[in-house]
Amino acid sequence: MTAVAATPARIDATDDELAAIAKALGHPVRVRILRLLMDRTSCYCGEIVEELPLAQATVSQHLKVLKDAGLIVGTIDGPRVCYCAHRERLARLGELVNNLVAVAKSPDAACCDEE
Amino acid sequence: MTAVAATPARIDATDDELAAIAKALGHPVRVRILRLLMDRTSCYCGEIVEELPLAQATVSQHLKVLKDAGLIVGTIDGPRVCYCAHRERLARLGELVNNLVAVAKSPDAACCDEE
DNA sequence: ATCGTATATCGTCGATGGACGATGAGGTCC
DNA sequence: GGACCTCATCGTCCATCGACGATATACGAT
Repeated sequence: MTAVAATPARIDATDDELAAIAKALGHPVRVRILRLLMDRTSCYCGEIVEELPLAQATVSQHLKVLKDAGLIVGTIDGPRVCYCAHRERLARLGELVNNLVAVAKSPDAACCDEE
Repeated sequence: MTAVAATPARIDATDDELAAIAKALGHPVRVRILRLLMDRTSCYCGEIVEELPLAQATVSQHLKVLKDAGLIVGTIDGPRVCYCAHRERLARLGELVNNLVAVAKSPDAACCDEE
């Protein structure tokens, strides 16, 4: 019943940021799309649709998720839309992960050891 | 370090692996839990529950997701269970992300430029 | 203006996720 | 044997996701 009284439990904004980016990456199709954009084999939405066994509406939805997470950028190019991976944003994810891995262990709290 | 050379739209197993780990990290509470375990401020399930404004069942569920993704390991210690972060597994995520960022651009497919 | 193309959005549906209380499966102690 | 304590699991509820077809929007071409 005791609420989170004592420590503020470190409401770290980076936790939410990391979770948000990770959530956007948490679907195989979106990883595939991102890799396609990284390879620069495809840019336009229609090209991406052709690469995937999914309907156009579904692909567009995944693109929206990636765009909302800042992982890709869409540029209107005449009748089509060209998508580009936002490499800095993706590198930011690696940065956040590495930061998390690099957390120092408290020497006194070793209640169990990793293998 | 050119990873991929003229391989279009490959069904990469690492895509699924990356997506699976990212999905497990795709919730703020789970990132928080992971950070707690990294800091070694808490190890036992009960301690983690006290740090979070969530019911014990909910925390246990999040722990299961992290465990299924291989990000943490649970060890039975008498009546309690001690959880530890699996640093190698988390580092694997950073590795997969860095690998994704490092994909070389195809010089002929520049349909739009990033800033 | 009309047509065709390219993309986004809407509405719907089934599946999954996240929260909880209640219960169950173990362990420790007397 | 009890009476605890710790944690996992079950069942339920509501919200969100992921997929789709249908439709709307925007644009270039005729």
